[in-house]
Amino acid sequence: MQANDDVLVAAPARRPGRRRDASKDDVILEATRQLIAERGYEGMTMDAVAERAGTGKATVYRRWPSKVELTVDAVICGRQFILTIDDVPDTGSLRSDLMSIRGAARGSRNDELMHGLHQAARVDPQVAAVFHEQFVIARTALMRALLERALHRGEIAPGRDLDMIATVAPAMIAYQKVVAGGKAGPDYIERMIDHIIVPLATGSVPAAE
Amino acid sequence: MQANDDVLVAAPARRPGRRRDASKDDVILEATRQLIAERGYEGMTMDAVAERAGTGKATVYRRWPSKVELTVDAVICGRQFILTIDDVPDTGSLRSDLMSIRGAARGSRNDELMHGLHQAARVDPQVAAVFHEQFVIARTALMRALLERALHRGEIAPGRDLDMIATVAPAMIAYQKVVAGGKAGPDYIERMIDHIIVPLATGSVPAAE
Amino acid sequence: MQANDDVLVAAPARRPGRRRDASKDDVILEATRQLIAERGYEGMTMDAVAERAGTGKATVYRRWPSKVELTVDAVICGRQFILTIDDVPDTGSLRSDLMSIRGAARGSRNDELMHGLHQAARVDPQVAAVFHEQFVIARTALMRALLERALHRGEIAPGRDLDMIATVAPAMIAYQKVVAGGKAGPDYIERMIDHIIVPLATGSVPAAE
Amino acid sequence: MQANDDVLVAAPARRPGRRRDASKDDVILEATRQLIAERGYEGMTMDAVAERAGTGKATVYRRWPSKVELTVDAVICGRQFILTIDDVPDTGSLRSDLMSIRGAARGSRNDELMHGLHQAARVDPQVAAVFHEQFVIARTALMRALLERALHRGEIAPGRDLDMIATVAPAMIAYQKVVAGGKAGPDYIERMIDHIIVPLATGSVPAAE
DNA sequence: CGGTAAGCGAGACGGTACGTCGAGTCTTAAA
DNA sequence: TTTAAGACTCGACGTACCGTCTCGCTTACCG
Repeated sequence: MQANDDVLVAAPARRPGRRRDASKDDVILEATRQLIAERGYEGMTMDAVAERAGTGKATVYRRWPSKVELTVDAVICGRQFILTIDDVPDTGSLRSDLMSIRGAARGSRNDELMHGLHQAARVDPQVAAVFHEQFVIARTALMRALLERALHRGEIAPGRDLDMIATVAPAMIAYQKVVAGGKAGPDYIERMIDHIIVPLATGSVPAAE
Repeated sequence: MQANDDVLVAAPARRPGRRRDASKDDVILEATRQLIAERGYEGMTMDAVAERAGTGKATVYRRWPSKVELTVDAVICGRQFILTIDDVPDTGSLRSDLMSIRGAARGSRNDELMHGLHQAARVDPQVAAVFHEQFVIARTALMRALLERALHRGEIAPGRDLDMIATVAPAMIAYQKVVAGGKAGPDYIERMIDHIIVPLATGSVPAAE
Repeated sequence: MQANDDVLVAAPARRPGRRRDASKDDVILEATRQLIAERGYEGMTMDAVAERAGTGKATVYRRWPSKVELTVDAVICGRQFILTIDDVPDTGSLRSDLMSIRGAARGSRNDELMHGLHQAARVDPQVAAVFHEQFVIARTALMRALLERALHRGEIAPGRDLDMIATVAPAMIAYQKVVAGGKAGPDYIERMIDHIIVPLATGSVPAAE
Repeated sequence: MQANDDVLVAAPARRPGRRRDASKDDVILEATRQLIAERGYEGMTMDAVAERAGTGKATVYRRWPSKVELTVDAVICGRQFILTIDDVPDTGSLRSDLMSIRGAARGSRNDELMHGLHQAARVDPQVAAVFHEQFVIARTALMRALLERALHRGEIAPGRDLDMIATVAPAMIAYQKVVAGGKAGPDYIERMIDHIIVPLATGSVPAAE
């Protein structure tokens, strides 16, 4: 899916000819993101992408074979970060760990981008695989790791199905953003942490407010 | 959104000319559902709908003003049922109540239809409202009602945020179907009931298997 | 080659559906001729044709399958007339017959159109056939008929190869217009008549000037 | 028009660096001719020329500034010869002089090349000048010279317009090749000589066959 | 005899036209 | 007036080609 995937291990004799201007990739991807955010996936046209990027259409199509593939890379490469367990310092409790990453992966136009990618995933199964890898697996894996850290701290009640619990938060956030109206704000996430995730993991019940 | 909304109360003097063939509605809606299931929302073209339905395009557009609206009705009218609390007999426990509706709203092509509708919802806010009403509110409301019934039975532990819990199951199911790969089978749902929903509501932990 | 070729003898039960707006044909063809005259064949783009004709590109392509075919019809239908022997009154002598048609088939932009058609003929053999029919056969046939009329008058010297002579004038005019610089003016044609065609046919020699 | 025209008078101190590989010129020109013959002018692409010549496109463009200029040189340099009066031995009669050059400037693919050049001439006036010089002036001049030689022999009847007659043969041959279907074979040329050119010049009529 | 400027094959670049196709509207003759 | 059929406008998609530019290499002259 990556554009510059000619890594070709043990092929030091690089092909002749002018090399692709790697900086164009970023310019095109950024133009794509802007246009998706401004006009949505349908409204983002390849001509507009090329024009805003200051390139010809052929340059776009030389790097990405179709609109959906471009969208995929635009969204994936545009993610601020994919958090892993190493990015989240151990704050000493599951709740504060979760609160510390509460704001991750949000942004002004992220939801529209997310939908563009999701739409593309439906069209192309290869794209769907990337989508699944980046957004489903990665996020569930982070949750799972945080839960295991809490387990080692002794926070987790016995008998819990950690795999299942790890999917609850990604599911609820995606549901709010993708299925419901796109309002997974900090308050919602805090409420989810306090009333769903932490109780599920630890067996405790939040104090009445 | 309903097609035949020109009933014009107190207009007994019916208009001249040929009357609409009401049976066309169903034919067109079924053609729409088939095509969405076969080719996805993008691949479902209005020409193809008209051709498969054996009608002209004008007949389609006379009844639905756009592709998205047609998609909405195709999916909504195609649903087997929208369950309400009255449709679910009180089985005496939250778990068995939930298990009794485990198979609802599934079907061979339902996921693709769901996605078609979801896509349409992004394009048209009016459609989004219908979508939200039919798929978000309705399902959450059913969960909420089941939880309240369990509360009256005394199953619910104190201090629970029932509104939040009511959204967990719809969120996880939709996530599996729409975001992940579309595999919300009976086993998954049972596992979700036993390890997530019931523990959240009752504070209990499932017996080790 | 003609656009409206649905003459379909003995098919009185015409198909349903909107009929093609026959007036569009003329509008499109005229736009094509204008653009060829203004910008040449290469400069005449299908987008520009559609825009000037006030139609969509699909309407153009529904009627003509490609740029070359459109060019053919534009030029053929744009010809002022194809003269036949019946159009040329018998003036009593070959020379005055020829002089009476001296100005035929000329016009401000006719040469550029001619070239457009000629170019198209090279690309498509079917087009070449039409071209040959309209511009080679028709013109030679007229010359041949005029020569035979003169033969009946007794103007033609014995032993002449009338078929060969009939091609001389079309060849020389086309040569001047297509191969040389496009200057087959009235003076040139008169000179050709007096020093080439009439001498060839009658065996006479023009009076010294 | 010539490729190596950078002779830069009074610049004997030639530039440093590698010199152009003169052999490339011929390879490129031959590739051009082949492709024009195979696919026509439109179908002959610069990429294909470079590929078949085994060179890069830059090497082509370093030598010829555009497709039309390349075409010109390809056709001009590809001609077997441009005959002048010095190339045609005096055979003692106009007819035998003409018959001796009957086969000149023909060849398997010459017609397509001719059309390529002609097409290019329409696009670029500078090319048109070269075309006119090489194919119109040169050929008419040869005819004119042959006629004058016949005049000195006493073959030419008085009062003839030799300039006009000199254009008849080039016009008829070009017409056959470019406008009509490309069939100016030896038989046709002999017939033209016997029934058109010689009668026009000498006033005689061919013997009936 | 080594530096250097230019030529070389390969191919990416911006731009632009082509021909296809889909959405939604409009028109026809018949029912 | 509705129907089936299908032509209509608009505009995006993806391909191809032209003429330019850039890469890393190779050649041949010139100091």
